[in-house]
Amino acid sequence: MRPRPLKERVLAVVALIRDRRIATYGAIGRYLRISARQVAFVLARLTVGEAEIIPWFRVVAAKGFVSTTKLGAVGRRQIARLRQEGVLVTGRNRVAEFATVAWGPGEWKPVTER
DNA sequence: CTGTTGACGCTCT
DNA sequence: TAGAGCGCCAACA
Repeated sequence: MRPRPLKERVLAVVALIRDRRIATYGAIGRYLRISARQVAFVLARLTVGEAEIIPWFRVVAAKGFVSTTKLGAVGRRQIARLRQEGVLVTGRNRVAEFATVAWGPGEWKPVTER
């Protein structure tokens, strides 16, 4: 067992999300056996350096809504990054075709098999 | 030690 | 469609 910091484990999983795909806070939380709030809390405290190497923008709320939009600049940055890699975001801040681009169960195939 | 605070999610009105 | 209420639990003052 490796009692690594919660932050470290969350970032490791977020880093697994492939290009043009997204994941929800809840899905990541269930994978790590923590609540969705904890995932959100970690991402909310990312440093500038971490934000550059971690695809935090591929993490959205349940149903595919971009929940950072209420934060103004951060929300616009997330939508911009998503669109840059071809993920369509509608005017209601929702990821189009959410069901098909969402990272689903069984797709977590990290290199760290064990 | 206690209380507050959330990039959330689900259920019930 | 919108809102309220609650669970969640690490981090922080």
